[in-house]
Amino acid sequence: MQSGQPIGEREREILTAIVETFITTGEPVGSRTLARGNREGLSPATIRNVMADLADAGFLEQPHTSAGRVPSTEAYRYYVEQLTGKAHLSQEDESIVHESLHGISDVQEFMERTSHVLSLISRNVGVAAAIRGPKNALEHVYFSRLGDQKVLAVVVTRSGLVRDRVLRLDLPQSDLDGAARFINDNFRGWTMEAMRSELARRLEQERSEYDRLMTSVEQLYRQGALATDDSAQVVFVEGAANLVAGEQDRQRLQELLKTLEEKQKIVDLLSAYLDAKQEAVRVVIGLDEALPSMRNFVLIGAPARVGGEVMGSLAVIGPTRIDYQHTMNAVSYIARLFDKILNESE
Amino acid sequence: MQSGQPIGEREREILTAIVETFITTGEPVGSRTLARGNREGLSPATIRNVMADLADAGFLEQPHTSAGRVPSTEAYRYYVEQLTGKAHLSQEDESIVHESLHGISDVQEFMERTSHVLSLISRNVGVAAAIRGPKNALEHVYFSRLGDQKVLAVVVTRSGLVRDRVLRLDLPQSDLDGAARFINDNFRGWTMEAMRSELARRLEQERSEYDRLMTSVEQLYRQGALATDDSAQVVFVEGAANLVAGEQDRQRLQELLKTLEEKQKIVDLLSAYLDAKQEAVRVVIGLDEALPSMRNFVLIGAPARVGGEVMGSLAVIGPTRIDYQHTMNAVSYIARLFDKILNESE
DNA sequence: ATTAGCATTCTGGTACTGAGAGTGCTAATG
DNA sequence: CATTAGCACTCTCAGTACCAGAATGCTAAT
Repeated sequence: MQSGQPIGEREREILTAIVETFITTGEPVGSRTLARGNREGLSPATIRNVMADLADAGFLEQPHTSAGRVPSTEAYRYYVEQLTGKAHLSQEDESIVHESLHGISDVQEFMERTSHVLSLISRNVGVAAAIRGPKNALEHVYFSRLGDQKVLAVVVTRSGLVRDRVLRLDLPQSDLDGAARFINDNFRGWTMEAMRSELARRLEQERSEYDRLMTSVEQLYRQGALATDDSAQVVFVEGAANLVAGEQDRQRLQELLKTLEEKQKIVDLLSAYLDAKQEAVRVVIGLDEALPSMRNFVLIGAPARVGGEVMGSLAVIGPTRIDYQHTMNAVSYIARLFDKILNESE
Repeated sequence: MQSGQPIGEREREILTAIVETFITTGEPVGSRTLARGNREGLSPATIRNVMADLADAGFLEQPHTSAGRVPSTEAYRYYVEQLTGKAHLSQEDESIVHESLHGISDVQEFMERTSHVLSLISRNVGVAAAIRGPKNALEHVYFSRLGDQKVLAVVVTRSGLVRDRVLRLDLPQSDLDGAARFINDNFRGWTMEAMRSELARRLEQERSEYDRLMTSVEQLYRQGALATDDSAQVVFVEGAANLVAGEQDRQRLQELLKTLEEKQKIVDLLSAYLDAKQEAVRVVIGLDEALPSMRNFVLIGAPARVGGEVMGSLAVIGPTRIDYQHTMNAVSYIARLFDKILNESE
């Protein structure tokens, strides 16, 4: 067999067994060990043959000549694909989740707790991000003069996300109030994106007939009061400490932790792999394409929705040797819970 | 000499030399190495005698019989105490700091960047926290109806810190506006603490003559719209990855990282050791009294002031084997900068 | 008060060994 | 013809022994 369809029934079963035992033991798995836990009672020799085939097809790798086999990236992909996986979360995990998340009403807090819960029950890195992008719907804005030349700008989106900025700007409170009223009256419910471009258009068009109001609005606009820089995404990453046990190479461990501290990279990762269209949990194997330091790491994530609208993403990041089924269950469970909790009171 | 005053001039010099070479090399330092870099040309034997004395006095420890000596906690304390230390930050470091912090106008952003900068130039863990406690002066509050039963409450303090909460509450916007106006008119400039107790008093007293206004105020109050739970302190911790290189024991490394993720503990640490009264940089050696996982770690921190008022704390957390002078310079430099930057535009 | 000298102690790296696990191949088997 | 037993071979890993190197503490000399 030469890297074509490898999928005989027997091959499938053996590959699955290899992946699973490797996940639990962490050691290269040999034909012997495999033969023991095999219900059809195949001999090690037979298994060796199959393993040789699987290796040819690119599913297995050998650390060195006389060691057992280790699943390749492809093997994990295949394994995850054929995971039927309607299993439920354990009673214990469920209660952990509920304990941590009960009584939460806003997105930000949910995300914060969720990253923690995910890291707890997956024993890996939990990630939760709230989108604060141009697609969010504006609920309202609010400006307040702070000190001599400073203005506080608060933008609230329909989803309950709050973004506040301090701008250097010298306008009296009355002008600020006027500007806020203008924006709220005209643009409540618009997406940030649409609001910005329409505002820009009007400012351009009505330039000739500028009045005091429009001048304040323009100043606020120029100072970025309404910007939607998603560099300021709200993202929580927790459980980095869990990686210490799993990664032997200190050099790599350090790079890994450093990467996890760079929130922007994590946001990019999420937005690269979790798109709005996907329905359920997605497993991305081989993160090194995006982040070199993440070789041998996977992302198990799902979009966080309320109603149909995507409000953010939940994910677990861990080594390829992760408990896929369990983690997928956890992520999907919390994603559903997100919808439920934030829906019930809207 | 038996653990009394150890401070002969020679002892002092040798102890300092030991601490310094241990800090740079990380290895137990022996009499020979010390004799080499010694300007008075003392012989190893002499030094050995002195070292024996210092060991008796509790300043040095011996990993095992025939190894060099390692400074004890006491030794570090002594070393730091006699650090004259008016040295300046290197040109390079200064420019890193300015590049990262220029153009910042609010406390929160300053803290966020500062923790990063501190971790960069100290190559350890940078910590920055903004106090959001009962002593903060209220600038104003602001309530806004969100969804069906939800209210967004925004509290802005004079220092520009913003705290937003989503409450479950069903009041029309007009009532919310009334309540906000009432609070702003009556309590602007009060400390949160004073405001809360006065408000509680009035609510109690005027219970009989409750009107619509006071009812809304009371509801908001009860729902915690004005709470000052400092559990919600703003604290940024960065550079945990830097610890990987320094800590050999994986078990300990993991505990360490876990501790750093528990923001509450970090806040406690800061508030336990950095008090408002202190003027300059403080070095705390022996964090294990507060946090067992922090054995052999030190805190080098300073309060962050604007004018006279304390707005938060800056600190570096690192192993006892840290470059004290350099780190102290960095912390103190940034603390002064904090005052300067946030003062200039108020 | 210092220092030279010396026996002694302990660590850390290198080299070697044997046990154990696994492989691939060939030949036997049902 | 698919499966398996047998076997020679390979590679790792843990244990042991060993030696060089670095420090020490003490005694005696300066």
